[in-house]
This record gives sequence, C-alpha cells and structure tokens, in this order.
Amino acid sequence: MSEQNFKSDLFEQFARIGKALSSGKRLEMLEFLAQGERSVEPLANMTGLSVANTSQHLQQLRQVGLVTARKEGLYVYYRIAGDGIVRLLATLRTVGEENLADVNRLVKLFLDSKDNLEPVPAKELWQRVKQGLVTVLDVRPPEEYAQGHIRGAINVPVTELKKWLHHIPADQEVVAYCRGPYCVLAYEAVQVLRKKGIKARRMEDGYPEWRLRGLPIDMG
Amino acid sequence: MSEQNFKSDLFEQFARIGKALSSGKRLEMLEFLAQGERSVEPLANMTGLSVANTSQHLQQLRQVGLVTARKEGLYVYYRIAGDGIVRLLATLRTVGEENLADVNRLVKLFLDSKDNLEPVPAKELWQRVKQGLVTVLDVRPPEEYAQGHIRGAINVPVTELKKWLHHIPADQEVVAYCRGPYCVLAYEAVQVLRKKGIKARRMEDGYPEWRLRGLPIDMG
DNA sequence: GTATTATTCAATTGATTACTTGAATAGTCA
DNA sequence: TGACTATTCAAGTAATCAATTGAATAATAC
Repeated sequence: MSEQNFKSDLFEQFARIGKALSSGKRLEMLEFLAQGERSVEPLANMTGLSVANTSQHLQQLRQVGLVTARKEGLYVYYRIAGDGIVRLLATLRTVGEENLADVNRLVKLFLDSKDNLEPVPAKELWQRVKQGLVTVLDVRPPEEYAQGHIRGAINVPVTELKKWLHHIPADQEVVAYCRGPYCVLAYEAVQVLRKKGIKARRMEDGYPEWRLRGLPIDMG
Repeated sequence: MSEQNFKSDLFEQFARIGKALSSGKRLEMLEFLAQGERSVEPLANMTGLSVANTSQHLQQLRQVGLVTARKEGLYVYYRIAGDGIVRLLATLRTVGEENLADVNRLVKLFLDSKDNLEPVPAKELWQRVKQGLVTVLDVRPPEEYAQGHIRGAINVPVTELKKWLHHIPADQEVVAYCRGPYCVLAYEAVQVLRKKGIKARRMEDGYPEWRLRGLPIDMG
C-alpha cells in the first residue's frame, strides 16, 4: 500500500464518523444515550421518528462504533460506546458555538430569553456540595437519574417540582441540572424556584459533562 | 419557539459541522490547512481533486465556519478558523482509533511495518530540547516550516536529508516530526537516519498538536 | 402450539451529494 | 488595451441517503 492510499484510506475511515455525526437526529440520539442506555422505542419517541427509521439510524451509529447494543428479552438496549464519544460531542458543540453564527443566534433567542444569570460551573458546584452549602436538584426523568447522577443530588423531575417545594430548606441555595448545557429542564426549574422566593441557579453543564470530568457520581 | 424546535434546530446546526467532516477529502484538506494557510491549487494537488471540485469543498468548509479565506492578488488563501477545529480533528482521530476497527487495522498494516519504536511524546521532547539534549528535525516542506515550527527545530525536508547527514553531531539524538501522528515523512526520516548509525526517533504527534498544547513555536 | 411485542430487514421514493465540464469573474502583467 | 491566471459559478449525471411501508425475526406469555 502506498503512502497516498494509506492516508486517504485513513481519512476515509475518520470521515465515516463525521458522516454519523452529520444528522441532527443522530446527534439528538447520542446526547440522549449519553444519559444512559435506552431501547429503541424511547429513542423513537424522543426524536419523533418512526421506530423503523430510528432503528436504522442506530445501526449506522453502531457500524462506526459510536454506540453498542445488548439484547435483553424483547428489548435491545443501546448505549454510548465510550467516554471519547461524549468528549467528541462536547468538542463538536464548542466548535459550533465558536464558529456557527446560527448557533449563537438560536441560543440567544431561546435561552437568553429565559433567566440565564450566573450558571454554576461543575467544579465550583462540587466545592460547595462538599461543604454542604447547596441542595443539588436533578430534574431529569427518574430513569435517567437511576442510571447515574451527581453525588448527593435529589431527583425531582420538573413536573413534580411544585409538590416538592415545601421540603426545601429556605436558607440554602438550590442548583438544578439536567442533560447538558442546552437542556431547558434546568432553566424551567430555576424559574419555578425563584418565583417561590428560593435562591436558585442552574449548573453550567449537564450530567454527561460532570461524569466526564471525573467528578463523583452515584447510581440507582 | 418551542423547546422541541429549539433542540432540533440546534442539533441540526451541529450536524452541519458533522456533514463538513463527513468527507475524507475535506478532512485531508483540514489537516493540511492545520499546517498553515494555502491557496486552492496546492490543496487540489495534495488531494488529487480538480481545482473546481476543491474550491467547492472549501466553500462547504467555509460555510460552516471551519476555514476562513483571504484574497491576495490572484490567490485566495484558506486557513483553519481556530484552534477549536484542530482540537475537534484530534478528538475525531482519537474516537476513530478507539472505536473503528478498520483504523487499527490500517495503522498496524502500514505504520507498524515501519519502525515504530519509542515515539517521543511532545512534553518529553520539550524537556529534552530545553536541556540541549536533542536535535529536532522538521521534515515538512519549507512552506509549512515557515508558517510555524517547534522552537529550535531545523527544517530538513526528507528529500534533502541525505545531503544534510554529515552536519549532524553524531553523539546527539535526533527527533523528527511532521504533520501529525500519521504523517509518514517522520517515519522515513528516522529510517534514513538510523541506517546511517544516527540515534533517531520520531515525535508522537505533529506540529498542530504541539502548538495546541501551548508549547513554544517559532515562525519564518 | 398461537398471539403478541420489539426490533430489524427489504424495497421504494424523493432529496442531496460528489464530481465533471465549460463558462464567467476578478485580478495581474506586458 | 489584451493576454493570462486563479478562482468561482452553473448545469448535468451518477451515486448515496433519509424516510416510508409492509413483511420478517426473535423473544415472551398464554
């Protein structure tokens, strides 16, 4: 094999991963899978695609090694193939934020209209958790919480938040987080809490980013 | 705008970058541009594509903000739009190495057949350069060397290496580097040097990775 | 065994992509 | 001015891709 062939073959391989990342729906699936493993149907519901279509997208992701699958009974559970992929998604996001004008436009339009003040960086949050200064709120659905969450976090899905309000110690700050930096659940939670006079902020990133930094997590 | 639309619009934007990375030729161009700016024709020669086709690929890269262009006289010089993109390429490469079986197969087949012993990590190399223990050889073409190189490195293209041999202090180790971890120029240089009885190794990464780590560089 | 369910497969459609070709722009140089 | 050059544009073709549809697998429950 010549040098020229080696190089172009190699780049062709890397391009297969690029191709897998070239669909918004597949990226959405990957971000969802970064929360924990899932069978096909929940992924189809989340993306709004048909089950057959979802299955085909998943097989594309599997072919380039971005997800793996295990079968249990009738269900096939897909999961992210490794932390490198979470890192790749984060880097893709960063490049998008830095270089795509439309991303900034979208984020400004949507998230800045919500209360975007002082998000807490992951590291700072952990400092304060260790000192017992904050209550950490995981506002994702229970299934995702069960598959892994920030150590010490309480799972209160946004839908349940109002019922839970009176349990909060009024003097302590609450920090909410969810799936990632663009997940709106945490924004909503912060809004609800503030309306009730509770001091609340959101974490800058989400659960996958927290885990990726090697910060402590719990399961179950 | 609903949450659902916001999310899918956002992922659709990130997918545009994925799409730009979904062609081996475009990845090849990006790696080439990571060495420094270039006009269209050299890029066409490097990839083996027609000039018109190359131009169109470049415009795709430009549309998603991965490269920028400046016009000078007849020529349009393209360059990587920022360090984030070099980082993205490196992450893509890592994920490919970890998750694509074919990448390992290719690398084993081609590079392991060359002398692949003890590549020097970038950090270690800089330690030894500071102590004056090694001669660092930049084996890329002069144009790329001129646009930036490891501090203290001497530019000796592989084609010129034999003429240059007798200038080498025989007691000092030589470390060669070129464009990136898969660039074969450094391998070839090490082979030539070792045949002449000179102690030689290659650097693990290439120039873009060195620069990305914030290690010292020089220009001109 | 049959019925049911989750997932995958296979065939088809319309849309998008890479590449080629030849012409159009825009700048340089004599 | 006119010849020349680097790049881009525009139109056309073949290949590839996303999504739909309906059927086929494979595992469970009765």
